[in-house]
Amino acid sequence: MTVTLADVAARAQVSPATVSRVLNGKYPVAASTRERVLKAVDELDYVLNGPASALAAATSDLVGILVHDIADPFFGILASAIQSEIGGSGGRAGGERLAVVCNTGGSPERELTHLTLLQRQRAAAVVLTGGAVEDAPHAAAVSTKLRKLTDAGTRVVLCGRPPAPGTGAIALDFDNRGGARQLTGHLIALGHRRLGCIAGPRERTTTRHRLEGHREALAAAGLEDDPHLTVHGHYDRRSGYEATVELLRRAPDLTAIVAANDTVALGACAALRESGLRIPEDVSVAGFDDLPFGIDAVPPLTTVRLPLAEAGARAGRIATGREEPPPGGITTLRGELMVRGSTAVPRR
Amino acid sequence: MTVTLADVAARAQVSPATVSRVLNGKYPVAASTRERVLKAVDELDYVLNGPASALAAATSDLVGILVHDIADPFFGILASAIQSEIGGSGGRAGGERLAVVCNTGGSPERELTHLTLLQRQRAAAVVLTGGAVEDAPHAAAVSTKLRKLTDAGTRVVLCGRPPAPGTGAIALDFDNRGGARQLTGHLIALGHRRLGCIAGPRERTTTRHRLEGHREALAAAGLEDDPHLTVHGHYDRRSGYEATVELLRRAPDLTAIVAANDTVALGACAALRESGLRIPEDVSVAGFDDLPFGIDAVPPLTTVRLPLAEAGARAGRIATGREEPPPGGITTLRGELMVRGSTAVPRR
DNA sequence: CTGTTAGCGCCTTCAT
DNA sequence: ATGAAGGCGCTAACAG
Repeated sequence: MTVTLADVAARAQVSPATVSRVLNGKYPVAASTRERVLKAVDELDYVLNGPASALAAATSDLVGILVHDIADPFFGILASAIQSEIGGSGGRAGGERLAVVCNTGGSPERELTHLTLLQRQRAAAVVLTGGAVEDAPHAAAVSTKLRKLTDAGTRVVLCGRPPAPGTGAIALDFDNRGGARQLTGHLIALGHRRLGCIAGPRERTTTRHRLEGHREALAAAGLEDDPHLTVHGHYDRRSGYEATVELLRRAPDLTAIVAANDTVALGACAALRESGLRIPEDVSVAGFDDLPFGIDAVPPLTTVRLPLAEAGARAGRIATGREEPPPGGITTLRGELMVRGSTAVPRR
Repeated sequence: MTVTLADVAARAQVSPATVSRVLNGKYPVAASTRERVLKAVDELDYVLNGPASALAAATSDLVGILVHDIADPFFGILASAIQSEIGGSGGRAGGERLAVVCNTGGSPERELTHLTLLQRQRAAAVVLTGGAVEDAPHAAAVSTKLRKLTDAGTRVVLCGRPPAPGTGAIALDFDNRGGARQLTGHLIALGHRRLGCIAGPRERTTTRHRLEGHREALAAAGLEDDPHLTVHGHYDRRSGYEATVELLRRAPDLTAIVAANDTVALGACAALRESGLRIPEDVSVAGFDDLPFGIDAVPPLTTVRLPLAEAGARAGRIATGREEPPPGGITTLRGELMVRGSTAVPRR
């Protein structure tokens, strides 16, 4: 009942192999034959059987994208950019590749599970986004899995995540440390001396790097790094709100807050406003990432712009073999300080 | 070199069939045998070949999700919710299903292309999100394709999109008309008489329904529907900005603006602010959807909350056969008016 | 440029 | 509860 390649071949009066060749391009076929085949395909309303091709060719047109949560614009923008570059020509069967998006919630277990699932699908490539967990056993497990994937011919790209040495994975990392240093440096230059810091979850690379940058800037200015001024939380609005309440309790004299990211910064703004504090007159606030909504905050959010779309696009191209990996398989993308209305000279 | 089912079978001293049965659950296998097989799987580090299973079983573990753009939180939230419900048990091989997210940009051509690609993958289900285009030929083409998919056993769910009669697709639609009516009604109740309306792209169902609701509210209040007060645009911030500039030019006396969605509303707010107008004192602004950032606008955005997460979760469950479709295969999810600071009584 | 021939790795009746 | 055997639909050498 279901139309197969053989049916098309019969109707076009050619061999199945020829039909296959026509459908997959990439092979010399006489124009007249091709037309006949295409006509038969059309008339029969034939649709190639993906699993069968994948089995025979030992590779699929699937590209896995691991994200913490696709509902988060940070990952949405990355995923969108990756996708925009994996379609089009270059592969088999019209070269259309499909993106398999996996929400991992940042959990290494789920990351591993999804990598296995993608391995099972014989994915052509896998892009891992977002910071990694800094737990040795987990990191090792992920590395082992990545190694297996690359060994099996799957291209693995780390996008916005530190390199995984020995895995054969290409890494496009963000310069979180440098960005954070610039940002805190900016606040210090404005005259701030008591800076609250809302950091992300402890065990993540992103958190550590941003925190290190922050501390480097403090150190460079000869400022003490008061541990009471740093609070850890998640990368969400609520964390920003709660951490700010806590920071204000601990240090009512702070004049600025650097948040783990833009979302957290919005939560911080909300808490400040509720405490009757004005932004930036009483307290300056800065975010990180430069997500689209930051510009519509009032005042607009000072932040560090990460080249998300660029990174995603590049990851997509590398994953599909349309762009050469960077030399050494590792490259770092810088952020750009975006000074806007939410930061200003401190009060008094 | 690559380990296969047969290798596992040999090592566990059972037949390939038994290994298959163990791996796919859903079949009586002696506990001792199962354990032996699982042990062999582990020792051999065996990973099932997805394409091969899919070919043999004539169905895959892939679920397609069509979105306009995954970078848009509206779709990100839907996709995230869908995904959260398609994993877990219920299917073959651990029941893990993977989400294939396709950006269509709302273009019917790309929608069709991606549906074909998913058909090629023998996707277990497809969820289409976002409003549909109201172009007869395109609508017919999409319907035909959906029919083919359902005929082939693929579950098709429309999420936030009107029913497609005769296709066998389940529809979970949002009550855009009712939501818009409430929203405009709210503004009229506040005393507004000159309401600007920034509508979405002309040829979309979502746009039409929201516009109809708006007009119904106007009519119910005996207000004239001045065509100059409606401007069409896209569902993005820039459209909101530009449309507002245009509306202010056409009708400097307007006291309220209802936007196509929250993103558009933010663009409108920006334009108003740049024109020196205060929100809501001079002009009230309302959005639609209730995306997370709306609450952080200053003042927070009055809007209509759509049950995105609920709709997505339900779509995911229906797509994976874990929930019964609604009677008649069609249901409408209501929105809820969220009155916040961006709307107030008109000036004077 | 096109046809022929073997599988790719698994599932699934049908027996036992 | 388990084994045996055939085939799912396509691609990839080889020939020619």
